[in-house]
Amino acid sequence: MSDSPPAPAVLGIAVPSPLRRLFDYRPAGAPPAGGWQPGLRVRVPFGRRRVVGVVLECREASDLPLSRLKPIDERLDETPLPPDWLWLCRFTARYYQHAPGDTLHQAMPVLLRQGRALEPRTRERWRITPAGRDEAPASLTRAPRQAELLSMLRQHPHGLVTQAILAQSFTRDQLRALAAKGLAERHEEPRTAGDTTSAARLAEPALPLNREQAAALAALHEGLDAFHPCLLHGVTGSGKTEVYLQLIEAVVDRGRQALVLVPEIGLTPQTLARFRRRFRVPVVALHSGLTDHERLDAWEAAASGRAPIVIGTRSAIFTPLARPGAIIVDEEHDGSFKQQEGLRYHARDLAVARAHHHGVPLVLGSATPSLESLQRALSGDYRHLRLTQRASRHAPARLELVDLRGRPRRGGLIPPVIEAIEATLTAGHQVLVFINRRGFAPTLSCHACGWMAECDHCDARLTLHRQPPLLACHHCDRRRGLPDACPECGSGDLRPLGSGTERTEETLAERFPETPVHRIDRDSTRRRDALEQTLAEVRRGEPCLLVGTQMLAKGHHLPHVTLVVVVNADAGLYSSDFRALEHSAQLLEQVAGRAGRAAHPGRVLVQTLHADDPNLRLLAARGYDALAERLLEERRAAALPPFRFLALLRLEAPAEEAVNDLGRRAAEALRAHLDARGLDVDCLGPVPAPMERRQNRYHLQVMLGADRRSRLHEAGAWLVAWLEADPAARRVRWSLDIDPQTLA
DNA sequence: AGCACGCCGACT
DNA sequence: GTCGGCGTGCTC
Repeated sequence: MSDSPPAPAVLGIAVPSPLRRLFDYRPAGAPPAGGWQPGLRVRVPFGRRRVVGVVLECREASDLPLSRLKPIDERLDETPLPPDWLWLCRFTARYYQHAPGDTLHQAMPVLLRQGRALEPRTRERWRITPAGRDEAPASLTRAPRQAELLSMLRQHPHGLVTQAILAQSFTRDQLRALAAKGLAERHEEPRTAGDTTSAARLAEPALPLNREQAAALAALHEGLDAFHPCLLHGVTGSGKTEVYLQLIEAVVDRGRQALVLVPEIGLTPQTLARFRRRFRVPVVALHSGLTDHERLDAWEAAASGRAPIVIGTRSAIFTPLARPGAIIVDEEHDGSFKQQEGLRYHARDLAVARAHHHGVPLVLGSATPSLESLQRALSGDYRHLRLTQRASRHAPARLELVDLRGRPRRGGLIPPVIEAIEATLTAGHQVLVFINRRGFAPTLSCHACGWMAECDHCDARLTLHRQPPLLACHHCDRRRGLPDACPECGSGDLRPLGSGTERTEETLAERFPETPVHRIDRDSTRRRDALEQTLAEVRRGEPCLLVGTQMLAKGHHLPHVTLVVVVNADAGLYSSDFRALEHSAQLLEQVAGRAGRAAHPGRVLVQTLHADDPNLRLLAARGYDALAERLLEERRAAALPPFRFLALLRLEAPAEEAVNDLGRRAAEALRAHLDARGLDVDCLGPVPAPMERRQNRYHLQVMLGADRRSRLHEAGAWLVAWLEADPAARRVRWSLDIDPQTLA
């Protein structure tokens, strides 16, 4: 027994609370063998309740007199939570100016938050003992079930998992009885046995690489032992995934772990199946369907190093790794990597920080990289690895702009487009119609007086739905029945205005009665596997029409689609959000990537009211990369990201005056502080948020901008401290969004 | 955020 | 007479 180090006088503990500080406690009870250290969980009294906190500091003194400190109730861990995880949480809390306790809490599996022990999870098995094997004891004549259980165990000399035994309607009591008689025994085996030493790790051979893929892989191999950020910039169908798979193979071969982040809708059964087919080692997938126990298992397997490959969505960035070897972010431009409430972190940016901290390669993959990542690749901060060849050898489909002006529309489509659809169906192919609005029509309008259906709780139009018939607000959960007459003028002449997925579906079904029409949007795919079922049907290849929203734009392979129609490309063209055009262009390029993946080249018809728009024309003529370079020049000229750093203070409350007053005072106070300190930070606002009233709450924002991240950080920290100290701020919900992705 | 305390209205 | 509305104050 070695002496443990003397206990510190004070433990600085992060407790689950939005308060941006630690709370000091006195250690109590036996210290762990390794002494008190950051990362140990404790149960502490906090206010009138008991919470699970994490030790972050071990000190000899506190700002409070020691007599005022409460002792901890209980120490929950013998060894600290993983150091890499702790580092990431502390980095995240600092970078996003978020409360440390809340950050740690969110980054932990639910069971750990509740105080559950973190131990290697095992699987309980029962097997027969030599005594049980040799004789059929007379003592069991009065216990027929035990005798049956014994004979079952006899047939399985290596033992059976408890679950399997219980499934045969035996009970734990019967097992315990056999054990007490020395006829059976219990043993444990690890649940996920990752064999990371075997050389034969591939279950399926790697695919041959083309020259570009091989060059990209070679470049990645050069930097396996250092932080080595790369943008894998490859057109749809150029085989990025194969490059990931072969990089992972190299990482696993070296006994290290790979962490793969994918967008929310990217973790499909097919993607997962592809990873699992390729490798013989376990692939741990973190998806929304896991139980709390499974999540803890996965966490433990990753933290212990037994899981060589971990794949998951945004929150998977917080998975601890014992032997990190590489981090991969697929579709790095995807918006779902940014959490849009509470702790507003960006998993891609945390992936960069984490890879840097570990000194491991980082791969950001995309056909349409974010301007942030593209700029870093162009400037040489990231290695720019390009894949330009499609496996199908077809040139990617070109966008053809279709001028909507002065043309009659049916279900949002003009006659020449409908003719193109007809021709494609006649040729035996499939058509995808992409429309960014759910419902039947964006609103209901009175033809007599011009009234439009609006939400009582938001500054938004109500969307007209047909199945079931109602008016719904897409910003809150409000629904209303259809009015018989105009509430303003009493006219009965109410008409749908514009088209959504339902109306386009209806129009196409009328026009092409022989052809199946599948609608794919949030309403039609509410049932769990409805999307997969429809897509399986579509993949059979019979001519059909697909009408859908964004859901259809990403990831799914639709090899028989040779015509893609974009009903309206104008949403992002003249938006107040400076990123809207970038996101629109990414979406259009992704949609275009759906066309002509099989034997036939594809067409993409893009309907627009702004066929002369220079940005749209550039995208159509020369593709995303060309437009992205122009947008980067515009961003540079306008001093916007990635050439400037932004933070957005969002304020929101039911009382308009409270929001306005706090916003004004906060901005004034900040400006005074910036002036006094001579800080080179801009403060704009307060201005109403794009949709001022949402769910009957008023939204206001103040924008901070700086050329240097450290300055922005300093200003943000000061502002947060000011708000925390202001009594009126408690009646307003506020948050500071560092690197906001959208200004809405 | 929780969770208490505290002081004013319509109900068993 | 009490249940309960949410203002305000605190959490080592």
